Amino acid sequence: MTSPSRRKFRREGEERRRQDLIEATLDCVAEYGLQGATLRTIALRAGVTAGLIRHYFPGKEELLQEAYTALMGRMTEQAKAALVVEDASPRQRLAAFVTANLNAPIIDARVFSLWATFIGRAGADPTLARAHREGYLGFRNEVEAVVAEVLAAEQREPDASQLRHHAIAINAIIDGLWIEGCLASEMFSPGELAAIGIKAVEAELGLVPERGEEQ
Amino acid sequence: MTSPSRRKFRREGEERRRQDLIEATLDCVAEYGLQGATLRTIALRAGVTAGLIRHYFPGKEELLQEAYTALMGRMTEQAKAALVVEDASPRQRLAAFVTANLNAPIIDARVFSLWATFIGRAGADPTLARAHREGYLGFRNEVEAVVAEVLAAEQREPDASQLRHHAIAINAIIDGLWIEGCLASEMFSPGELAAIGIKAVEAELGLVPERGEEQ
DNA sequence: GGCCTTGTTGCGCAAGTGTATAAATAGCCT
DNA sequence: AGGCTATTTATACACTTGCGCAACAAGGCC
Repeated sequence: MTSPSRRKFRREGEERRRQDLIEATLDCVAEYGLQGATLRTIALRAGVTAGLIRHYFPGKEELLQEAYTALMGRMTEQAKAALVVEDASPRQRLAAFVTANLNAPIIDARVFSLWATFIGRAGADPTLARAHREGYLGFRNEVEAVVAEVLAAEQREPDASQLRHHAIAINAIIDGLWIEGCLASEMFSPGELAAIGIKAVEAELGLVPERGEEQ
Repeated sequence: MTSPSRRKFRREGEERRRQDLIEATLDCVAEYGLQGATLRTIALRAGVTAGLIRHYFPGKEELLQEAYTALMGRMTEQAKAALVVEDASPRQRLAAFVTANLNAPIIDARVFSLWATFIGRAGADPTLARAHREGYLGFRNEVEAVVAEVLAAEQREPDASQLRHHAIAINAIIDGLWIEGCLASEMFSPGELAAIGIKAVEAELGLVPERGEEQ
C-alpha cells in the first residue's frame, strides 16, 4: 500500500487557475528573470505540476505574452486611476497624479524588474513594442488632457505643439523619477520624489508657486 | 585524405579575443535576451567555437559580468564626455550635455535593450545593483556640478538640498526622454527631444529664455 | 451510489545547456 | 626547418528545458 503515492489535488475553476498561473509567472520573472522562469518553476510557485500549464496555454510563449499583457494592464490602470480625483482643481489633480505615480504601489521594485525585463525584449519582439507604444501613448494622452485643463484654468492657450511638448516632458519627469525610486528607494525620504516631481512639472508648465509653498 | 576536416583557425592576441567575446556577448544579449545568449550562440557570433570561451573566462557568469561592466563603462564615459566643452558658458555646457544625451549614439535601441535587460536583474543581483548605483550617482554628481556653475553664473546661491533636488529632477528628465527616444525614435523629429529636454531643464532651474528663443 | 467528464498528474523524450577534457595545430623561437 | 607551447577545436557528459501523452481521480450529474 505504500506505492500509490500520487499527489492529491483540487480542481479549480478555469479563470482562477489561469490567474494563478499568470501571477506565478510574473513572480518567477521578477525573481529569477526570463531565463529562470521555467515551466517547472512556475508550476511549483502556482502549486501545480508543469504539465498542467499546457492545459491552459498553448505554450510557454503564450503564457509569457498573457503575463506581460496583464502586467501592463494593471500598471496603466493604476496610473490612470490616480487622475480621477473628485472636487479638485486641475492643478490639484495634476499634483495628485504625480504624487500617486511616485509612491507605492507604483514605485515598486518587483514591478520595475518586470517592466525592465520585458521592455528589454521590445527591440526584438514587435508584439512587446506595440504593447509598450500603446500604453505609453495612452498615458501621455492622459497627461496632455490634464495639462490642457491646467493651462486653461490659468487663462493660457497653448497650441497643439506646445501641449505635446509639455506632455512629453512631464511624462519623462515621471518616468525618470519612477525609475530612480524603484531602483534606489532608500536614497530618498518619503514623499521626496513626489515633491521633486511636482516642482519640476509645475516649472515645466510655468506655474507660479502657490502661496504658502516654500521656495 | 578526406577525413581530417578540422576547422582552420587563427590565433589572436589575448586582449583582442577577450574584447571580441565581450562584444559578441553584448550583441547576443541585445538581440536574443539573456536566455538567448548561450555560449554556443556567442561563440558563433565571435567566430570561434564554444569551448574557447572557457579559456578566457572561468564561466558564463563571469563573461556576462564583464560584458555588463564594459557596457556601463562605455555609457557613462560617453555621457560625461559631453560635458567637456571648451570655451562655453555653464549654461551652454548644460545645454550641450542635454543635447548629447538625447541624440545618437546615446539614444540607441541596442544600448537601451542591453540596459533594460541587465537592470531588470538588479533587484536580485546585488552586484548589478551596486554597479547601477555607482553609475547613477556619478552621473548625478556631474549634473549637480554643472547646475551649481550655472546658478552661480546667475548670481544665485542655492543650498545643498536645492542643488540635490535640481540634479535629481534633471537626471530624471534626461533619463525619461532617453527611454522614449530609444523605444520610439520615429515618434520624434530630429532634435526634438533635445529641444524638449533643454527647455524642461531650464524651466526646472528657473532660467529665463535666452533672447532670440521663441516662446 | 456509480458513472463520466475533464482537470490534473507523472513520466518520457529529443533538443539544448554549461562544463570538463583530450586531441590538434598555429605561430614564435632558435 | 623543426620543435614547443599555448590557443583553439572537437567531443563527451550530466543536467535542464519545453513539450507530448497516457493514466488517474475530483467532483458534478443521474
